[in-house]
Amino acid sequence: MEVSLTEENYIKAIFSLSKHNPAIGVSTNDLSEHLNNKAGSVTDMLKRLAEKKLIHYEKYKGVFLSAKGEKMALAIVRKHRLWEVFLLDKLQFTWDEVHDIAEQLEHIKSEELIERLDAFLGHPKFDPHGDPIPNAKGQLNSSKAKPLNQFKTKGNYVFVGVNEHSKPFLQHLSALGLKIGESIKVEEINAFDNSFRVKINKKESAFFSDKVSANILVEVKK
Amino acid sequence: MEVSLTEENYIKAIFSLSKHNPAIGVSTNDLSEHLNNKAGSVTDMLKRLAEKKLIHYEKYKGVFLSAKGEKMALAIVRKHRLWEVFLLDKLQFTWDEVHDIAEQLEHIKSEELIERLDAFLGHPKFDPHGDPIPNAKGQLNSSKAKPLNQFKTKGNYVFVGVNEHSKPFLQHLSALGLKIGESIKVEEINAFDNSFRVKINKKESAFFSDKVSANILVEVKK
DNA sequence: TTGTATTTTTAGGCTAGCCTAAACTTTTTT
DNA sequence: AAAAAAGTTTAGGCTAGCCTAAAAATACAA
Repeated sequence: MEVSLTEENYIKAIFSLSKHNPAIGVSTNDLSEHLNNKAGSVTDMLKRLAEKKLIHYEKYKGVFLSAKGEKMALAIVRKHRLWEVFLLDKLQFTWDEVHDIAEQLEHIKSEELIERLDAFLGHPKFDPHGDPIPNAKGQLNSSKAKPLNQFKTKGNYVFVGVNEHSKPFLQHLSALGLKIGESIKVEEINAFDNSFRVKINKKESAFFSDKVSANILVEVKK
Repeated sequence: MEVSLTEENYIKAIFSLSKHNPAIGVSTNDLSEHLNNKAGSVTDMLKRLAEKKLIHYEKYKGVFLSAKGEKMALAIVRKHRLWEVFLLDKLQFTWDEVHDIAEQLEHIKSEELIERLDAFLGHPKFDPHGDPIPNAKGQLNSSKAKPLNQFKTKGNYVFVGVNEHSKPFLQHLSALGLKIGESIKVEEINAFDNSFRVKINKKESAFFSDKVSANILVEVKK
């Protein structure tokens, strides 16, 4: 089935708005505001998307993604986030410059491209915000692990994985003496630059910049 | 000025067709065939492009790119060829898989992106076909240098530069004892895999795979 | 040079995706 | 529960980019 760029943007908007409150459908007005066009235009499009079975739509009742629509949304999110990783990690863009470009790149159509890009980037599990990247089947990482920099409270964490596989980064970690399964105690979070002072395995004190903690996946230690 | 994806494709088509015979304008029929749509649709679009001053168009007389249109065409070609290099060098696509994807990527709008991509790829001067990549100002490499694999005849060449700057490649060259300015004598070209048997500086014999000769820029020795 | 074939343009129509304004539902207020 | 407000849909219109068919211009051949 051929889906236009515009349709993809609607699917993405419905996906992202439906997260605010998954119980109720996304309203026409919210979509109209989010997409910067008028409510009447939204209604037009919702009818077309419903015909394509991408959404469940009932007049005046708001709209939900169908299973098919959800799958499509996740594929778009996957592409968006992978391209973001590419732009930041490989092309040294800064966070604020990246969004508009990724919005364009996410619509490039090629399964093969995105799988190769994923491999090229080292199969990252989270984008540079710490948002999870859906896998090729559209599944979001279900573990409770998140990049360390997503946590805002001191306390004890367990190091369960990395989000970047480059040699320099892995070398940095081993220089710090950090191995999978070890515990990290966050002793201080610097609000200004989001850097972390930590104690690894109750021994050495170390210092993680935001860039480092963005790539260290941890779970809260129970 | 905002140019649509469709308009960009017309500009590109005019650019490429006008090379067959730069003296006469590109005909409506040729464009219609090249773009897979009908002659009447082409006429429509030519009027619009003429209004935007991207082409010189006179009824029944064929069409030429204006300076502005030419600049735009070269920018698109630059993007297309840089993305091709990316897909082949970084994502290990094979030649035949690349075209459709590059056709999409060439329309991504961001100056900054393309300059960073160029730097990331090591400022290649030729794409993997050996077609020259216009620089950021839209100028094509004017020297007579071309990648070695573009030459189909035995004889003497001078090594004037490289088309790829990765460490492994440069190390390979220095292992071969090849330095800028030295001469390369092609003794045999293997038609099957386009590999070259050469003599460097009249001394050692060496063997260049297509991938190596694609990245060695030479001029014919006079 | 005059008739025929080819090429190009014009005219009228269609769809996707947007708009405005009016009509209709639903929700909120009194 | 009726009136007012807010939200949504419908109806009619617009543009970009395509189509077909007919008309006009150009090129070719006798």
